[in-house]
Amino acid sequence: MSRSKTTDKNPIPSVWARERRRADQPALSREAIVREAIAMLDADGIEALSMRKLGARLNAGATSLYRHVATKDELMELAVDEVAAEIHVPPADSPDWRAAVTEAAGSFRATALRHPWLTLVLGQAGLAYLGPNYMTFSERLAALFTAAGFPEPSRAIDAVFSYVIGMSTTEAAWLTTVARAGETESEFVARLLPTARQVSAGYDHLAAAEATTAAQAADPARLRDDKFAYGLDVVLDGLALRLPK
Amino acid sequence: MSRSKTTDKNPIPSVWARERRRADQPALSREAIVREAIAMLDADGIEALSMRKLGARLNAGATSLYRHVATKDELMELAVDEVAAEIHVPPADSPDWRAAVTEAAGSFRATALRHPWLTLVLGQAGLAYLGPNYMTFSERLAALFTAAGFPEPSRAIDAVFSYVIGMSTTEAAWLTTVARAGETESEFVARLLPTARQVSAGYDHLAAAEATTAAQAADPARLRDDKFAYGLDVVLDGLALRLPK
DNA sequence: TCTGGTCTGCGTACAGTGTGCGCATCGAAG
DNA sequence: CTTCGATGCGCACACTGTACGCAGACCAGA
Repeated sequence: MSRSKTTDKNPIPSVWARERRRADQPALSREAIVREAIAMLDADGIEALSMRKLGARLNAGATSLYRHVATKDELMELAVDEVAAEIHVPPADSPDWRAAVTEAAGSFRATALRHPWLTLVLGQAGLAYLGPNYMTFSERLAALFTAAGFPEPSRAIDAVFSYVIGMSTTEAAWLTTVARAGETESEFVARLLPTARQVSAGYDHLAAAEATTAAQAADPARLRDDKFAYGLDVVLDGLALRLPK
Repeated sequence: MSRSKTTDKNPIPSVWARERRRADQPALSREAIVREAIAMLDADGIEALSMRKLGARLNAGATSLYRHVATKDELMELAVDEVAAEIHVPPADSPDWRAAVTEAAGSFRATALRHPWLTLVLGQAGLAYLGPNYMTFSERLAALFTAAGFPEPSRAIDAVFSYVIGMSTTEAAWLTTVARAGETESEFVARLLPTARQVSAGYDHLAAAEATTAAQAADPARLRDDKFAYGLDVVLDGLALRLPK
């Protein structure tokens, strides 16, 4: 009974009191919905996206979205495939396969960090997406590794990108935590450091490892870049051993 | 008004009609709550766990749980740390560091596949957990890699376990999808195969890769084991190059 | 010009969710 | 016996995804 929070609902419907349909707004479309959803996900994180809020941002009711998108999960799949287009994979005839793979891996990581919800959705739904952009991403990778001469390109791809996904997931989670605290990464690290030191006090090796890390904590982003590059080089070295000479 | 779905709510409260408190049930406790939560997560997946259902399984109301656990997120952290105890890391004085690391990696993967929600929560909250079991897991890893002679053990650990986490995340997501379909892995693969073939028809390299995979699709679990082992060997080979001789 | 039919948006409603609050009950301590 | 802190619980609130059916917009054909 007290639930009518909306504007005054005319008791007698009248044509004259009826508002004209907005003609200026370009109308709802799947593309616009996905685009706006990505914007909200980037800005406020994955749990801030609700169909009602998304509808409000498009001057629409929540349930109107369902004319263009079957379900929220489907919307997330569309969003994932949309950002998959941002990942750049060099062409198969690149002269230096290591440089090319490094480029592709870095591009994946950059995309995952620009859209920190990406890895979450991937972890939830797996890579059974089959969206067009994800398909061409995979196809290009396969072309690249085949041209590089790997006898089992899919195994090599899985090795490299499992590493890339694992590292990106961890980094994305970290960045999300930092962002939620509303601080820069350095500030957050500085504030976290005493606690971390205290907690790791009882553990010899952790304390040692943490001391060396803390020394370089002035530029955490740089540290992450280096860490990623180091691990990637490790994987690529291991793969190089499997290239037929 | 029509909301009283519960048992008959006596209009006149009477001492005689009041039920005695159950003395046989061992009462709520943080340990019991976490244990039951893990059981529900394992059985029905992450989105099937709600505080109300969890309470019901413990013969308790939903809000009773909040006497022992501050929030649902905190409960998930406790669950994660609980299963972290299942990961086995060989002692630092193991004679063969590769075998020891392979054992630790395999144990992590097995745990992640036994509890497919683990990687999801890790991806959401990052490794800033600092729970006791997770700490000793990290400590033992650090000890192992230090004893193996790595000059920068934490970088080596990050390289290996980014790979392990990435692969486990993907596998866990896949297994969750399979489980939700209510089929065995082989059945699911068989049913998926025509679609996959059709979708990858327009992509040369994907089609090629898929053909070789499909040939071995009789035993998908074995295939996953091999894939994991292959990538792990790649990473360990790369790391071995960095060991001082 | 009128008539249908299809497409799109929306208001309402339902069955859930996490959790804050205050009361009822308990075992133990004084 | 009284008092007190710990524990469980019913209720309520704000919120979620989405099924359903109605209303207006547009367009094809008569």
